[in-house]
Amino acid sequence: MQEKYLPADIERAAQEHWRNTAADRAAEDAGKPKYYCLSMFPYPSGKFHMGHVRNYTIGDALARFHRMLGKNVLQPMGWDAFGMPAENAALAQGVAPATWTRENIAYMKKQLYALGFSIDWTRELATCAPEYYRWEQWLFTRLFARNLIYKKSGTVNWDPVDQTVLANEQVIDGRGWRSGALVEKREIPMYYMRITAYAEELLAGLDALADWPEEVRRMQKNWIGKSVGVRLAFPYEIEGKEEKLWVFTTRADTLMGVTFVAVAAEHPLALYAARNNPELAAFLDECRQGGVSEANLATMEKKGMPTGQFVRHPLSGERIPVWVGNYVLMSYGDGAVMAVPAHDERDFAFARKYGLPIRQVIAAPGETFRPDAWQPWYGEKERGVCVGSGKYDGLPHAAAVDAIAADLARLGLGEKKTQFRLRDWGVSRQRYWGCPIPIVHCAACGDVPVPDEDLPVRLPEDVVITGVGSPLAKMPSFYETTCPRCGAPARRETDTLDTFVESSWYFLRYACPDNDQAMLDERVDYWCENGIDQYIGGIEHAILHLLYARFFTRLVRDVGAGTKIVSAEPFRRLLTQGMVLAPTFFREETEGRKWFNLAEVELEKNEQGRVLAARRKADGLPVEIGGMEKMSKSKNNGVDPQELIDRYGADTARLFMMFAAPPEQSLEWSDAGVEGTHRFLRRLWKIVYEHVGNGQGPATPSTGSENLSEPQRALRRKLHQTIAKARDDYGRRQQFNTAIAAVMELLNAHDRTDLASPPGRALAQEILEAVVLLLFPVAPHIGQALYAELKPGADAAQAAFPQADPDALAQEEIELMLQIGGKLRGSFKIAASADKSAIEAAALASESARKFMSGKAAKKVVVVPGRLVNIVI
RNA sequence: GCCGGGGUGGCGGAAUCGGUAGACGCAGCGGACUCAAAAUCCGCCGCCGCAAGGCGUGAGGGUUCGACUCCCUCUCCCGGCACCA
Repeated sequence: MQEKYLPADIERAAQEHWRNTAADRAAEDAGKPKYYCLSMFPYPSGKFHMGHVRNYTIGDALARFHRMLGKNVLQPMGWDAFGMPAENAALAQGVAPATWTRENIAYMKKQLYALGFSIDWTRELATCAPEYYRWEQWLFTRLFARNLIYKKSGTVNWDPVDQTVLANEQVIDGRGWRSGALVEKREIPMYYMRITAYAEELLAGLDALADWPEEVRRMQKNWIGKSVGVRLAFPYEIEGKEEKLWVFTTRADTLMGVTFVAVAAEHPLALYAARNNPELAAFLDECRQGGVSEANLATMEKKGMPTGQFVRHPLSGERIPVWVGNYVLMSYGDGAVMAVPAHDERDFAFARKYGLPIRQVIAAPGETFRPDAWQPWYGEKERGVCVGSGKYDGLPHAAAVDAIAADLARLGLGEKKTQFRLRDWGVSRQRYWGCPIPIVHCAACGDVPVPDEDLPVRLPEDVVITGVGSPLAKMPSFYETTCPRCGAPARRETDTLDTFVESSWYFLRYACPDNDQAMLDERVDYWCENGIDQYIGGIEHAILHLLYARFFTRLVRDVGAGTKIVSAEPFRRLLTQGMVLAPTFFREETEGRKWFNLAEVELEKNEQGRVLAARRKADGLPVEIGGMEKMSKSKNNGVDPQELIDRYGADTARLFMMFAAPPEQSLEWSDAGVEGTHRFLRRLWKIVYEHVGNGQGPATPSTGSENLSEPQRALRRKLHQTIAKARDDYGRRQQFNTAIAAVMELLNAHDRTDLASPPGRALAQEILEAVVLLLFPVAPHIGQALYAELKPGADAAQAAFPQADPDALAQEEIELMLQIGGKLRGSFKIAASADKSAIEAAALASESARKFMSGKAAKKVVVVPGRLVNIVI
């Protein structure tokens, strides 16, 4: 056996062995329980970052652990290959997006090999391949035919200089990121997926997801946002014609307190009013400025202007002024809201600002309404009853809503309605590097879906990216076509699909990536029965991606795509991993902050090890210490995983990631922590070397505790406790850091125990074999090498996970803590079999009890078996 | 602004169902080995205190024999907010 731990050599050898034995290949096998272990596929941005390494290490540890439990494991990998960065790279470097993407995939694939992940590469897929997106287009046409996809107008960010639609991310302080022009809102036609038709089912399904984090279910529930309210109309006359202004409210009980209504700048009523009102027209223009994101709308200053138009209150007939509000968006609901300043905090602030009336219509017992200062009870549904509302006075919230809704219904001016916050999913993107929407626009036939035999609609790769306008809309060779229905000249749709569409079903396609006859087949039924067993990815996907994926399995179920899809819920168990953070360092310079990487900086510490200051190595001058932040290019605080692997090996990188923090929590990068992890692996290597070395070779492992000394028995008990804990930590708890800590403790105990005798050597053999296998899911390369040294000819990749021996766990005497009046005052030993009264007697008789009770009588004795005794005096 | 999560030694974290707060690791300090250094090994290591003991899980309050854990109020940090992926 090699004396030194040489990670580069053993990792190369282990990876070669796994490749030669096809250890990672997954085939359908009805005889074994399947375990489909899925990590969110990466966007091929160029290189992996630490977040990826963490994600895939968690996935690999789970995949390998469950394989050791005897399951038929599938761990696939692919590439979320469409998206904006490829177009940005094309702009910056002049590379074609397709070339750039393919080169990135080739490089990143090598990195995944180097980390030793047990991935079945025969199932690899990339979403930019026509073989993949063909089926997405196929599904699109089916959904279009069923009216689950439809066309309507949507609001986007428009850069008036670059003549381009901008992503929210590309709007910085209200300006286009490249042109610097003030961004405008613009209404354009888009295709929408009718996710709201599934809102009720998506909401109800959350209850069954017992193995999802509670917070993810809560976030999705709130996102779907079911509320029961009233949709009601304010009638008005326009050019002699009777019209209705519709709004939705969950507070119909406050209807008599409405003092104005606010409409979006694009609302027909606003546009009508602005025709002869230049001041209002200017305000409408102003409202069109700025981005469309909700965070933007919710935090910007609320502004408004009266339109000079009035509507009638649906019940009182009172004249109600119509205002335009910059915070009302045309594409949400009816593009109008009713305002009750007395009982809505935002309406209150708006009314105070513009001197609009505030009319109290709810009163709460013991409270006085003051129109000059908002108090939380004004907005509470539960506490009050109607006042100043005529016949509704005295009614509490629910009864008032019912009574008012009934009266509105009689007048034909409203009805109770269930409403969702969830909106239909706009999937059209005016970009090049995405899946073409399979629609042809014909002057005679309208929007015609591309027939199956003409699919895929291929994305041309010989494209020029200028950053101005949509590239496909400038390529006649792409958009000039004929109508599939009537044969007349027609224009192909030039928008592409949102890349979230590709990532909403890739996990199904892994089961049958080679099928060129159907989107899915019966292999999906095998791998996805009862859902994918484990899904792992960042918490940032808690809402959008995970909701869209849940939506898509239902679409596939309802459309039929070659599979039964036994489960509408795609992911049975979900692990949301935290981010990888690293320290930041910067200097304030005239052109803004300049950021320095951890590697460029030297830290100055005091005697306790606390960091006092930092200076840049290059010039020795001080730099400011920023906070721990998500690793990113902009803060220059990334650590390249490749350097880590080159320096310490993949096992150290993997073990550190898993040991430094539990998977859901954010992980703070530490060079010293990596060093410590590497030290542990070197120590493990040395212990095994010393055990099998000395010319003795491996021993036969012990199988019981009979011949062992008392310390050795205790050590063997610890071994089996550790095995039980590791199983529970990897399986039920998914807390790898504590499993690794327990193994470290076991090795510490091993070092402190005399194992020189033959039974001791047998125990050492038993411990080392177990330790190597317990760590194997996390550090498989060193495990592969050491297991073969401990058991010549054995293959760790084929081994079963160790099982705890109940006999070894048995204990005759245990120690209980003693509290007097809730304070820890000592401990005492007692037979493990002792009952409550025996424990109580022993506690009262103990020396600590005598000392601290100082003659006082026990008022009460609390006995917690196996834990402690508390004597209350 | 709204929704969700978090705050424990010098640092990362542990305490799994309300029952020994600080496991394990890092950093630091002391020592052994060495001509020396690296590596390795041994010991110490929450704060105050000579000690007995007291204090201590973001802040304040509450429930309980007992609270990092449950409840209320506040505060700071992080994720998401529908065109980043």
